[in-house]
Amino acid sequence: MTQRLDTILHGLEQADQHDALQRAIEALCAFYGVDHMVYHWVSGSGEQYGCGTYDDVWVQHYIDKQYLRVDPVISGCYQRFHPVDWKRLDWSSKAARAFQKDAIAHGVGNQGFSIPIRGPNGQFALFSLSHNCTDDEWDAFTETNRRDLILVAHYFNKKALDLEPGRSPEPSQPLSPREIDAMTLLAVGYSRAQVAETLTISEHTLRVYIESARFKLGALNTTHAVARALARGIIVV
Amino acid sequence: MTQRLDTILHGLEQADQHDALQRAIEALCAFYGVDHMVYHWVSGSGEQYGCGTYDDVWVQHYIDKQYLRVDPVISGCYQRFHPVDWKRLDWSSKAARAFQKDAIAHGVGNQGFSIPIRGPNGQFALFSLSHNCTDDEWDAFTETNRRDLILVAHYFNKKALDLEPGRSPEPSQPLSPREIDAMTLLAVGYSRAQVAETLTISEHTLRVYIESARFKLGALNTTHAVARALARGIIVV
DNA sequence: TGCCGTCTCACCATTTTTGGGGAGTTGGAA
DNA sequence: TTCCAACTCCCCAAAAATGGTGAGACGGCA
Repeated sequence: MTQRLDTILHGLEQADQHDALQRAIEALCAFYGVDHMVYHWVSGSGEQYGCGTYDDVWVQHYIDKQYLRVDPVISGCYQRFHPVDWKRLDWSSKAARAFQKDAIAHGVGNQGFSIPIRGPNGQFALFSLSHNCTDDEWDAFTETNRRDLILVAHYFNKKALDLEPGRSPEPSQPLSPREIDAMTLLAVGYSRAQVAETLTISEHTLRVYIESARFKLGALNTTHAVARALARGIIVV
Repeated sequence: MTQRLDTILHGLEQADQHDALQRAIEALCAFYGVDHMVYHWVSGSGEQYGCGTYDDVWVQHYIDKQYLRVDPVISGCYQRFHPVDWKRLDWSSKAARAFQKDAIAHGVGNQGFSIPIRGPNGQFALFSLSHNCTDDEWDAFTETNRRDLILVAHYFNKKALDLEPGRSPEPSQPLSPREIDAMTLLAVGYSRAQVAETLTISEHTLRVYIESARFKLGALNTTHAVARALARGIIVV
């Protein structure tokens, strides 16, 4: 079994096109005997890239309805490091339940398991499995295969990064220490006046930092700059 | 061999204290027969947390000298997703070579291998191995064990996050769809006027959304609200 | 030595955002 | 039915942010 996984991972490493990723995920799906498997890269400005076994209709529906904004799998994984069973996510909001119903109606299984993956420059992706079965069966399956799946997710993301270099945000010029200070304090809610006072510099000086940070980040305004700095992991709140 | 790894990972999952992590890393080091292994969490504000088999003198020296800013392993891994051999990093700067010399003088091996790890909220950590041997020996070793080591790194980081819950964001009231739209558009750089136009609502209405989102997120101003929404995964940019 | 990036400070006018009010509709939940 | 949350709209004045332009000092690097 582990031997087989090695073979699959090795094959994945050889993949040189999007098509190869798609074939690999279909092979994996069959190998593990689950209904669906999907790799979903959530990239900047709500653009998405991925491959998997979901019905095209569902994928398009997901995009059209902007379910990205509602999907508890996305927000739940975004806040987690370790893989998570969909049962353990927060489905309490009305929008989430409506989404869930819609998903099941489109062939997504009642069970699910997702692995968050993060790369440089704030890259974020998910590797998800979905299936129709009982809770006990699903728990047993995920317990057994979790480690292998983490590796699979890692290699899928590696390949996706290799094959789609344009999708990751251009690595921006690094910010200077003062610029990072400024961005960080703005991100925790300080006004410009407070930031200037905290850094014991004049507000005029502070403005220079903010502007230069904005320029380096290619941001249109302060809020945008802070959002980009956060998304790229340049600052941490 | 794989059986042994499972046992070690399982033991790691049971760890409930920093000490247990330290013992686990020592056991792993002995298991793989490498000179050093270290888990190193690099937090945003320059604080550091970790465990490993490096000499305490070297660790303190590293901190005192602020080698964090010079270390090519740090900057190299920060820009990569996949594990990397230290030989493949950029050691060309003068500071980097001085650092390397100092490191070897303090018992760090001539070979090294590091795995970048990223968690929520821009968390970043490294899992590194260091050894004294020839290039060929090291290449063979890393080739053989890379996948296992990725998993080990993952589980170390999971434990570190569990044991140091310093930055798990408190859950807040969910935002309404319109509030999410507003926050998202602000995060991608739109001005209030543009957001209002995009959502085809009056700017006054938009303000109500922003204010209520700010209230729900406990934010002091719009930038803060967007930063929190991003950090909590409520919006994705 | 000269260049470059960082850090520091200043003034102007304009645009944008914010904080304080109030008010009507809809659709789902109790 | 009643209530509440979400959605929509409006006014006014104060506070904050922005855009443009300019300049001196320091340290590292070639």
